[in-house]
Amino acid sequence: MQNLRVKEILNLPESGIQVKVNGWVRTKRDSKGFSFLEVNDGSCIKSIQVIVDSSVDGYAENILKITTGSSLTIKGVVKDSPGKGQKYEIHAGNVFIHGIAPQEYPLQKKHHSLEFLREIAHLRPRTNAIGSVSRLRSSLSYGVHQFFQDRGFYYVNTPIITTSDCEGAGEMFRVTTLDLREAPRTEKGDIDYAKDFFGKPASLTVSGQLEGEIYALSLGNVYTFGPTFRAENSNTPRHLAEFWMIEPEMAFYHLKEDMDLAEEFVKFLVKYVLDKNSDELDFFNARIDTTVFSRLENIANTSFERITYTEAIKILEKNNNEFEFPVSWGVDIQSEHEKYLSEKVFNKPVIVFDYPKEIKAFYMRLNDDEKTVGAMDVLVPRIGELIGGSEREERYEMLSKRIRSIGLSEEDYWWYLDLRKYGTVPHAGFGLGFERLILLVTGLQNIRDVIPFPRYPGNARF
RNA sequence: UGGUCAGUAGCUCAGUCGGCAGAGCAAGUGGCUGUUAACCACUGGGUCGGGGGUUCAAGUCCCUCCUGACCAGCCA
Repeated sequence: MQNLRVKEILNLPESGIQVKVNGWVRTKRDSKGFSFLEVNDGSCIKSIQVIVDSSVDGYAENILKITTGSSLTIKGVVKDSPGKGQKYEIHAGNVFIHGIAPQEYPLQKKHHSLEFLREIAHLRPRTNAIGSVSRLRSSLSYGVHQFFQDRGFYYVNTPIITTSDCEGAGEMFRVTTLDLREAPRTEKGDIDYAKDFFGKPASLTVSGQLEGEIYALSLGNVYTFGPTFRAENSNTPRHLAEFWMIEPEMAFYHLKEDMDLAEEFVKFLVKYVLDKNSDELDFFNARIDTTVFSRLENIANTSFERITYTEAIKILEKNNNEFEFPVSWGVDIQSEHEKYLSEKVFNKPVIVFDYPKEIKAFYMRLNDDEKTVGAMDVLVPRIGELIGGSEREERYEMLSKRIRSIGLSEEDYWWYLDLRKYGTVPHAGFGLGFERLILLVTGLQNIRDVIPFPRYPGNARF
């Protein structure tokens, strides 16, 4: 007898074989003389209907006591189902109960709010919504590796713990083994980090980019895909304190090629899920957001708009009366403007590039106008910023001047400057927020629903 | 962190002008020979987020704290 997953049973070419299937009961319906069990094993969104006749061993004592959430192993024969909405069903010969779920089991056979499910993150992957997100997330992870591996990129594991104090991408979580109540002090009274585990202040990484550059300038094209930490007090449906970021870094790439790769990457991943995860997308399109398919088809099949920051500001200035915060050249583009550009003006992804140097990071390459840098953001409808990237400043003197001018210390960046000192080359890269991509693909509204265990201010449960 | 809105049964919610605490689903019991968010009948289930105040009387009005959602900022 074959031990099959529900997904495999539903894909069988024909009925008639004996199978063993394991799973959890979604719902049970009793009739006179038999029961219907809806069993889901997480292998796919669909459940399999199991018919248990009262002649099965232990029917009255055990089967009738099965509740929603109970875990079972069923042995039976696959038959064509006369019922609606399913190809096959299983006529049970034997049902083994691993565990009954008592009446307080919180998942009922009804709609639950996503807010409620966040309170029970240990049980929520058993639901259609979170189960589908989980399968889709796994699939997309594989797609990310496939995209880069197929193109000769090497996967680099950049450090989680870093002593680069000012990577310039936000507040950092401190990593220490010092006793916070009795931390050693220097003569001046400051905390003496020389006595800490790493001998200097250490934090969780806010980006693998700087280390990614090291490997790009050795291996050519590389990418990272790992957890990233920001200690910002952000309370929005688009931010997490711990999230997963994909950061490719390419030697001998200029900004144009960087944008080309970003566009190709997003399109590849969108096509990937359209191809591999149609069951999950069907669910999201039906239950979460009816525009999922049209949006994904649109992204997969149209060229992204590309405009300079200066052009973007011109467009926005014409419509300044529509904004809470009017724009002018030199100000940062805010989320209402991002959405206006990608949703109202172009209705597709937009890449904005060549930003004023004052509002971008120190490592971005200064353009010949000496006012803008080779930065680019990919803005998508509904989400806003999905990708942020740039061509890196590869000229030693320019970079060193820039580091000094914003008050950073060249000594802290000695190895970063060394990359420009010894055989420098033009290079570029970008960062894509993995959870934001999943928001885009699923149509879900809150980033806390697309990561298994969300971390945000005041919350690191489970 | 600031602004807005919300918190009532296990879940989703209603509760009018301040006047007996409600519904659907879930749970329990019984019924039903093919159901599929099964159906029918009955039963149990409440710190109305916490604390304080106004009032003869507060789920309802006032103050305060907590929690959540949304908008904004930080960004991916």
